[in-house]
Amino acid sequence: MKANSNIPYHEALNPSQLEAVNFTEGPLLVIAGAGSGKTRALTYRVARFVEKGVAPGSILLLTFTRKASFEMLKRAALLLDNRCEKVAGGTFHSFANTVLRKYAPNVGFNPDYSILDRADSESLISMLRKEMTFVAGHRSFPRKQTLANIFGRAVNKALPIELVILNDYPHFAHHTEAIIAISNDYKKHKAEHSFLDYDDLLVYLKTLLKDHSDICRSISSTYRYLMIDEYQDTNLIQAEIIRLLAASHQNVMVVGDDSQSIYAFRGANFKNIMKFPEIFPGTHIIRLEENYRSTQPILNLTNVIIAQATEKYSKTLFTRRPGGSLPVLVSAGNENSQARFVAEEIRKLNQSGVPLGQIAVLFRANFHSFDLEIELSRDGIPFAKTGGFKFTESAHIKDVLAHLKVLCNPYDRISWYRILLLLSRIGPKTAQNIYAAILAEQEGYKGLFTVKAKNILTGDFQRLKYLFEFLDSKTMSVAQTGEAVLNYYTPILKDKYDDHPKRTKDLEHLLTIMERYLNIESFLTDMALEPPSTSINNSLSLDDPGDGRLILSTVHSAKGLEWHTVFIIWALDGRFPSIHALHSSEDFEEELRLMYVAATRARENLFFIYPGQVYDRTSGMVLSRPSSFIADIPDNILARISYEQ
DNA sequence: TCACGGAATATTTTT
DNA sequence: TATTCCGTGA
Repeated sequence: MKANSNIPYHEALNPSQLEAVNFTEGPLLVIAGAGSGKTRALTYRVARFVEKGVAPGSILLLTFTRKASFEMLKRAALLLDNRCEKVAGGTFHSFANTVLRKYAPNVGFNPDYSILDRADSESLISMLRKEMTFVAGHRSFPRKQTLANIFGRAVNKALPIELVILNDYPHFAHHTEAIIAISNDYKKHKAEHSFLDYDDLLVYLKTLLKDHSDICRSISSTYRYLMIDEYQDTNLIQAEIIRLLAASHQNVMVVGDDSQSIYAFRGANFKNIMKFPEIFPGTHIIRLEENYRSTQPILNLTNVIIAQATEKYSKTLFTRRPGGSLPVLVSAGNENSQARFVAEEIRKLNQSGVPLGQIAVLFRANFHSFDLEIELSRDGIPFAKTGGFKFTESAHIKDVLAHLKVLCNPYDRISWYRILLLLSRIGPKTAQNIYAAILAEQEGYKGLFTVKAKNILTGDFQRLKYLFEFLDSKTMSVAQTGEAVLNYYTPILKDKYDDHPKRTKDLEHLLTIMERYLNIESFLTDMALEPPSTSINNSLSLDDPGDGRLILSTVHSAKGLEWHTVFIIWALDGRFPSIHALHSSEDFEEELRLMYVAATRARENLFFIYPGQVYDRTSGMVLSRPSSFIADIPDNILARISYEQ
C-alpha cells in the first residue's frame, strides 16, 4: 500500500485507525471514543476507496449534518484529488429526499411534495390545536412545541401516542384523546396538501425500501459502500434503512460512541450501536481509544464518570500528552457567586494569554446561563451563545419564504395565514375567510381577487393583490420573483421591526442565494433540508472561526467541539442531572452520558461549579448537593475548592 | 374582530 | 431571555 500511494497513511494514522481504513469489505463497527480521531479515520477511508479505484458515486457517506459530510469529503479531496467530492454524501434526510423525489408514487404520494421544517410543522400543529374547540378552557393543554415533540417521539420510537404520553408526559394523560385527535388532523392535513415533515422523509424511505425489494436492490447496487457517522444517534427507522440498504452486499461501516449518545429524547436509540453486530453477523469491531485532545488528568476523570454507565462498550481513553492539572469542583455560595467565580477565572485566563474563543461555559439547559450573561455583560467580557436562531428560523426570512411557498402550493394554509396576518386590520378570522375563498375557487390563488369580506378594502390588501397579479403576469427567474416579493415586503418589515436595517441585510443575503436556483421548488427544498448555517443576531455560527468571544453553549450543542478551558456550571443535583431524569433509569443514564460529553470537551482545564443553596420553584425543593455523577469521586482525581463572594 | 400589554413559563434540538 | 398565552379596550 505504501509503495504506490501518495497518501501517508502510516504516518497520519495510529494502528487502530489504519485498521479501520484498510478494512474495506464486510460489516465494520468502529467504536470511537471522544477525541480519538474518528473524522480522520473516515476521511482517510474515503480517500483509500477512491484511490483503489472504487467509483466515488458508489460510496455513500451518511451524517447528521450536511456540514459534517461536506467537510469530510473536502478533506478527503485534499488528501487525494477532487474525485472524492463526487462521493455521495449528505444527511439521512437529504438522501431520503433524493430517493423519494424519484420514487414517491411507489409509496402513494406526489413527487412534488413540499417539506415542512420544524417551524412549519409547529405552526401547522398550532393551527389545528386552536381549531380543537374543546381545548380552549384547559389551561394546561400542551403547547405546539410539546405536541410536535410527542408526535415526533411516537414516530421515531415506533410507539402509539398513548404510550408516549404515558411514559414521558404523564401530566397530560387526561388530554390523551385530544392529542390523538390533533395528531390525526395533522397527518390528514399533510396527506391532503402533499407535505412531508422531517420524520416523514425517513418513514417513507423505509417503507419504500421495505415494500419494494426491486427498488431496494437497485439502490443497493448503486451504493455499494456505506459509511455512517454518529451511529449512536440514529433512531430505529434509520437503523432499519441501513439494514435494508446493506442487506445485499454487507459493505457497511458505522462509526460512533455509545457513551456519547445524548439524543434519546428525539428518538435516538443508542442500542442500535450495541445491536449492530447482531444485525450484521461477522461484524468486525475496532476501538479507537487513543485520545488526541485532553490531558491525562482530565481523561482520568472522564473515564471514572463513564465507568458508572451500566450498558456500554467498555473503553478506556488514554493520551500520550504529558502533564496537565487536576479538574476542579467548585462550591459557590449561590447562583450569583457561581457567575462571579466564572467571570473572575475567565479574566485571569485571558490575561495569561488564553484567547476568549478558546474558553467555553457549558450547561444543561438554555436558561441556565441567564444570570451568567448578566454578570459577563457587567464585566465587559464579550461572549457568544451557540445555537440561537438559525437563519431560516428568523421571522423575516420565514415571512418572505411564505410568499414563495404559496406560489408553489396555493393551498398552503400555514403560509397564507402568515402572509395575511402581516397586514393591518387582518386577524385570524379574516385570514380564515380569505383562505376559504382561495380554497373554494380551486384555481390557484384566484380567490384572492374575488374574495369579499369586511376589513380588506385597506391599502395593504390591495398591495398584496398587486403583488400576486404581478407575479402571475409574466414568467420570471427565481431571483426576479424574490425581488418582487422583497419590494412588497420591505415596507411591512420597516413597520414591524425596529431593527430592520439588520434584517434587510439578511433578506439581501437571501436574494443572492436565490440567484443560484433555476426553480423555486428546489430553492425551498434546500432551505428546508440544507439551510445556510449562518445564524443571525450576534450569536455565533459554527463556521465562524474562534474569534475573541467567550462561548456559552448547551452541552448538546457542544458535541464534537473542544476548548482549552471548559466550565460546567450548575453541576448540581436536580439541574445536572436534571430533576426530570431522576425517575427513570434510562433518562438518568442519558444524563450521565451528557455529563461525559461535557467533560470530554476540555483540552487543558476543566471546572465544575455548583451553587450551594438553590430553591427550585417547579419542584418546591431546595437543591444543594453537587451533581451525583461527580460528588463521590476521590480528591486525587477531582480537586475541590469553595468560593464565597 | 383586532391590537396591545402584561404575566407566566421553560430540558436538551444535527434535520 | 424570549416566546407564548390571555384578558381587555377600541
